[in-house]
Amino acid sequence: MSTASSTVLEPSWFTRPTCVVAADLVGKVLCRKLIDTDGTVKVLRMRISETEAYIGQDDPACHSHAGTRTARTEIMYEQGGVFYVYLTYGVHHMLNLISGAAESPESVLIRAGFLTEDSDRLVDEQLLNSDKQLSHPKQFAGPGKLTKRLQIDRDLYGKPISPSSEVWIEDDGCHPPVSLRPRIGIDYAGDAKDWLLRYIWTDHPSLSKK
DNA sequence: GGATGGATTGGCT
DNA sequence: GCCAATCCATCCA
Repeated sequence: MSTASSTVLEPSWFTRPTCVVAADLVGKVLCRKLIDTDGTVKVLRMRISETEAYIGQDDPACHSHAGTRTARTEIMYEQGGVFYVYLTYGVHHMLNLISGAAESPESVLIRAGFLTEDSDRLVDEQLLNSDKQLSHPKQFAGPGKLTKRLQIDRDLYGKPISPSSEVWIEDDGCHPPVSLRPRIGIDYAGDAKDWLLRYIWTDHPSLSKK
């Protein structure tokens, strides 16, 4: 495990091409600042093990396909470095990071991760106890489970990827092996369902199902 | 104003 | 493997 310094990724890091951002995010640390009921400040750190790229107007699976521009998708047209969160199936919040240039409506979906050892020390006893009831207490294999654990919802929509938003990304020098897979849950998207735009930490146990 | 269905998950057959 | 849960963005009238 890396020990030295972690650096906070600046919003400009996310303005690079979406597929590069999606691949580079595997192994990075998604940080979430939370205030406990007793007023204690905690930071959960979840290392990202799986992402998906949604690459804009020519991607049938992307919300901004064909240049669709609505109240919900408006944020995708921003320059990379802000959050796009939406509710799916009326149940689960999906966490996306807007990537690429302005007017290039692309994003990266965070699909899976696992809490770092650092988080174990910081998590309060109540949360630890609830985690222990899970079969894999530190692994969050699926985008809905991940946002639930990090208490992320649409309040984050449009905010910058920065500690000021209480959600940010750190790089501590971890470079895991990355493999490509087709994306999940987009069978409606024709040929695009087979595009290799899902990036996984090769053979990691915390990956989402399929 | 009404209908439709989804970048998912967990529970039951 | 099947299906309900449960909201709301989006589309159509």
